[in-house]
Amino acid sequence: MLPDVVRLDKAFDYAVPDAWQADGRAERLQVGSIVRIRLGSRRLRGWVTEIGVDPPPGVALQPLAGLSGMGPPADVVSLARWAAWRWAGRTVHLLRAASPPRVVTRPAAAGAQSHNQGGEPTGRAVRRTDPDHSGGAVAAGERRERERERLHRGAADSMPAPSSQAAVVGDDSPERLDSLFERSGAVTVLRIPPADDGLAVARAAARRGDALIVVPGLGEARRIAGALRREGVRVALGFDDWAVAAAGATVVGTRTAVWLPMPRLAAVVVLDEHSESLQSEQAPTWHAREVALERARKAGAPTVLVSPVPTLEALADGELATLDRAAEFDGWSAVEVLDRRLEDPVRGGLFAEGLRDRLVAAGGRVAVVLNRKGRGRLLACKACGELARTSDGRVPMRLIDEELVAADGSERRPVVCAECGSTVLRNLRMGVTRAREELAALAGEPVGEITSEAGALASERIVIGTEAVLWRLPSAALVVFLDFDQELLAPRQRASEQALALLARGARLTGGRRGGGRLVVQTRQPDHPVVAAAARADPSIVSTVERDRCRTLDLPPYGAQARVSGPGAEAFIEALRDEAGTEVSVRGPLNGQFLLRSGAHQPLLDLLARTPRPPERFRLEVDPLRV
DNA sequence: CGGACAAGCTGA
DNA sequence: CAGCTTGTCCGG
Repeated sequence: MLPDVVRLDKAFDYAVPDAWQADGRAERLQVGSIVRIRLGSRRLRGWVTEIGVDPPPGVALQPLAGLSGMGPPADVVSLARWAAWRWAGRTVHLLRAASPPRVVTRPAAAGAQSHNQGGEPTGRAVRRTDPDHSGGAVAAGERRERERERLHRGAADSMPAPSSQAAVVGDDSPERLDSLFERSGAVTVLRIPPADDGLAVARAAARRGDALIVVPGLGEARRIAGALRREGVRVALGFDDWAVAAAGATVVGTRTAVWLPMPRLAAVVVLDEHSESLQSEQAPTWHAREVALERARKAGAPTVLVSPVPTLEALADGELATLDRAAEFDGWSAVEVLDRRLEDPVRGGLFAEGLRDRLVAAGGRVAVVLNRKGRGRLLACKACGELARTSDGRVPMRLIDEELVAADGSERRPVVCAECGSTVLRNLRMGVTRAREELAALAGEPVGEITSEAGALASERIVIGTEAVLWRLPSAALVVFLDFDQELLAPRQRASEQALALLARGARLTGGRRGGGRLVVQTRQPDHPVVAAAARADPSIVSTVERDRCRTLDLPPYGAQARVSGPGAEAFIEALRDEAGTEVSVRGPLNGQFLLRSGAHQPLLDLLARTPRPPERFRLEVDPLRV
């Protein structure tokens, strides 16, 4: 058995007391069971990892001190072991993640579901603060219809041909979706438009049998669980229903749901597989998509990874399938690009020419996004408006000691605009609060503010905030990205992918073209692939570019990387260096952090596993999302 | 990890 | 040499 002590990380053998045979406890004792033991002078809990082992010679076995209850079943214990290797963490962390929050002595009998049954009926899920839904639904519908007609007449809004081929599923009719789950062990990446909530895919999975349905947020989990339950599906919703899952059910939940017991796993679905909330932010930084895939692989269950903007990881794992072109196009929003280079560069503030008209014409709620938190400041030429960035255009440059220096240190040059040669640059940064005042003046009406901190939902028609507005508002007719260059030039390996995900989120908020939804993107890079991909409703434009880049540079998912930080980082790297060989490269320290890179996961992970850990604490993140 | 125990240092 | 710190080892 493995004691629940992280730093111990060692298994011990115990004897099953004779009395347990008589009272039935021996029968309930299984791999994964949670037991109590004495270790030295301590009383600890732990998990059974093996039964029927030969004790090492010369060791007098202690008896188990107690049986606490059910724990993760054997297949999940082995999954936890795999994940400990895959993310270079301790098995204990993952077994904790897989254990019931309260003692469970037996699986829940059929029908005996816990408190949170039913979920939220869709009718009640609509927030009353949304003016579009607080009554006048007919008027809103008409407004949208008019808007839609206007958009369809617009020449810029005709449907372009797709940029690459994928298997086309066609519509999301039950028959078509069922076909995705027919081959055991098959992995499909299903690209659906942002406005599609994926419920139809979840249904198809549940028709197959007990399905594991992973979603990014609790809200989505409740909604999908509620919908399935109303259709008569036996559903376990998250860890509160651990005992229900153990008896056999379709499991719906956030990332932790991948650790629930599923005795008859028949299908796996990950909705919004691009979402960053599917990865644990604490080490071990396990990713629910990858854990779900491994679990499905071991169980031979078909898997469908669903997203409007599939990640390179997903595309490397499975076959891409799309809905037909019209359906996908319809589920994205109309995108309007306001090119900030065209403005009077001397006067130019936060708002492009013409934004005011869009705000007034929106005919419903407007969400204005201004991402500012923890971002480096961008500089633009005062004369021509060109951004200060490296010669390849990827990395923004900042002013350090009278010199332009790339954010990643890769390039430096004198303070001269690359476009027009001017030597006068302007700072583009402005905070949300001031932006709100200026926006209110521009629009001629009050503007609300939403931040990630809890607070009342703004009641104003126009609302501004960080990207939190995209998560807090229930819907919007128009979403404006005031400073999309902050996203496009973010100093991260996967900035493009994440920027497109943000546009997809905005499109979802508007309900897509078919609901008259619109996005306005203010940028100095109107031809950027991310902008083109959203405008043409064709995410392949970005994934093709990004795939080639990551392949060339050996970045995930085509290579592996790990970040080591904290007080013990140096000692750990020291211990690792001798064995690193040629397959794993070590970079750093940079700001106290080291970056380990390898062309594949195996050499890096095996190296991490066999390197002894120093006593000082350090943080080890395998495949961190933001590098 | 945390306890046990040994070895090393200090002060009277 | 008691009293305390520091290091190493071990648990089943």
